[in-house]
Amino acid sequence: MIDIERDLNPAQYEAVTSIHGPVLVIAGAGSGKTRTIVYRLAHLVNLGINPSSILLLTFTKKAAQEMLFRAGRLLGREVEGISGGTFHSFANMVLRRFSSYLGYKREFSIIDQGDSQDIIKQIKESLGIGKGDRSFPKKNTIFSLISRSRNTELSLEEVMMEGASHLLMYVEEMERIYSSYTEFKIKHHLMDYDDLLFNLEKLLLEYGEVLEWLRLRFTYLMVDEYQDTNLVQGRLVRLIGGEEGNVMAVGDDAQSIYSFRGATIKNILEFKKGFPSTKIIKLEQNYRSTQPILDLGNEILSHARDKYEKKLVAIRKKGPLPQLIHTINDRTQASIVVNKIEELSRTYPLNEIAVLFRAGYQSYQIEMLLGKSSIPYKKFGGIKFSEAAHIKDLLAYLKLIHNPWDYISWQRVLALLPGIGPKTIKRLYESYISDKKYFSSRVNSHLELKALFGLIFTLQKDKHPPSFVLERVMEHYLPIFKEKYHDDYPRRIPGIEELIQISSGYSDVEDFLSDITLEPPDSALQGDPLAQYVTLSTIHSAKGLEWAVVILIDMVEDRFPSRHCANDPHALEEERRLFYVACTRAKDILILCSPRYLLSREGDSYPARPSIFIQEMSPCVYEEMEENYTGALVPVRKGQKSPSPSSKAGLEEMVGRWCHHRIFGRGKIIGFIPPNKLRINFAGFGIKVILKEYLSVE
DNA sequence: GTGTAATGCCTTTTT
DNA sequence: GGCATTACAC
Repeated sequence: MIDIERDLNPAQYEAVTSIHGPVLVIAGAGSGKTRTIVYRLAHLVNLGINPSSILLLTFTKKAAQEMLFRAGRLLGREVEGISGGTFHSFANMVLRRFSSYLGYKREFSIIDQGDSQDIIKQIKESLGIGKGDRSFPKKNTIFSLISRSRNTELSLEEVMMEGASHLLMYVEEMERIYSSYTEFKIKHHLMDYDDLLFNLEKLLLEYGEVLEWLRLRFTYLMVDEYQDTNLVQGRLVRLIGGEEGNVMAVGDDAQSIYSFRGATIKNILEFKKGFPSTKIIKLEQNYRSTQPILDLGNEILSHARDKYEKKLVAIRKKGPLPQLIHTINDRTQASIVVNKIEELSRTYPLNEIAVLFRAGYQSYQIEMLLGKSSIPYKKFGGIKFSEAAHIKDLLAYLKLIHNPWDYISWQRVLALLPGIGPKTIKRLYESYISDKKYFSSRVNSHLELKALFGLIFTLQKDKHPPSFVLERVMEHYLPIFKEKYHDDYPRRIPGIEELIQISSGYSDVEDFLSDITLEPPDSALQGDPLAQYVTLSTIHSAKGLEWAVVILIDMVEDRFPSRHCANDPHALEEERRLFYVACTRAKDILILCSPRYLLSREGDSYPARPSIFIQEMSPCVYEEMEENYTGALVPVRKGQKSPSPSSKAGLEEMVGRWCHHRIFGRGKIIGFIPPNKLRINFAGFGIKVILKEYLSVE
């Protein structure tokens, strides 16, 4: 049986046992937040509280499942009946049930960001807005402004004034696109991610009986990652929980990294306003990282503009200093990282090693090298499995079968057929939902159309499990697929197999479609849980996780902090918190890499400055190393300014001298190719053109 | 109306 | 290497 008093520290114990009334837990990084939630779940069940009256809202479905699993392990039996998931999946569940109250079909489709952008593109075209104007914002800029406006609950104009003032001259057009977008979704029974939340709120405000039903059903509400909730999510918690409700919110204001999605720490700071009798509990003991790693984390926060009063204290006092490694460029960074992984994998299992980065593309070079060296890895973040074009194609068939008003899916599916373009699709759709005259004549005279609709109508007649539907759809899609992706299609087949695999776990197309858009599976194939692999992840996707070894790459200006927030102080603060989140994922070893040069796509290299976060950091909290031209790591003496990357004068004078290259060995410099390459004659390899940074001149 | 090739532009994070 | 736009052929 569990002994919460023995297993928990006093603050955690208090959080676990305060089960009546509202509680706000401020949980610093590594302070046993998950542990606290898990114990609280187990504690509630142990007290005899009906599990089905507990609702656990987390940031991802995976997080919820993990917590429920651990609570079960603690109790020594499976906990059944606890509802857990994301705000969005919860909203979806309620809205399916009461969709008709808001005028939606029960079969409404959930659209992802790509779908939303497609809709916006079409609206732009059909309204003739921005035609021929190259400076008119692109579909994804328009979408992100609209979504930002909804999430922050500011007008489009206000959002644009803050973050896109150069586009202000288009406010009026943007507003027209916005309202057409809203109409379009309603007309075709579509909801985007934001609609799920706002429609749930609307439902609860307009239909007291639904709210009452929810309140009676869920008498214990727990919300994780509260710093990353937005305004409407905050109001939903208040609505469902009620002023005096048994609500526990857990969060850390220092780890708020989703303000681009409208998340606001106001929800934490003003929690007491919504719940006046709140008890506030702070968890400040860090169990995860060693003191040197935590010192670096605290150092990061000390430069934050809004100072956080908390200073985490480590339980584990001893450990190596974090390392800062200056590599020659981002390509050599990749090989140094892979070497480090090989070296460390002798001490740590691969599952305890992670490489983190700001944006998905930054890991490409490392992925290639890992592939070559056959070290298994999984990548998290970046483009998602369900965003791949061929997966979207397949899902569009299912959506169209399930929700025949889903015009976006009509377009996707019909455009795959030869001789069918946007105009025909529009006429077909309009005729289909009204008189069906043009529809039947056109379909009957077009072989492929006839086959397609034969299939769709057959599958619509009865309810089939998604795997069956997918199988039938594949028969139709396979030749199109091979044609569309000609030489590249074998690479995409594993994705289809995975989709079929996932679908086999569902008996209902509706659930399958909702889940796959709300909780896209990780791009890596989900294998056995015991598999050993290195984790490559965006920092955002690494939230809440931990590894013994964390390697953070590309700590250079324009990459981290992202150049996108160069002149926005709030965005810069968020990047700083992101850096904090990244570093506090490490338990034992933290390595920061900062290349001195970056290679552009064309292959030329340009100098990069170390990230502002590195520059402002006190040198006491890390040990500094650099890669020399032979590829070895040597310590940088403190106080000594590292050589400026712009000192590339005198390349011409090197002609005639000898130099050394890591792979090709010794060679004679026989020419200079401006601005930064040399032509070298290597013994045994012949003449090569090499970037200057790869060479050490004798 | 549809399909294709050529051009110039930008490239974050996620439910 | 993708995406939007344009021009041009069928």
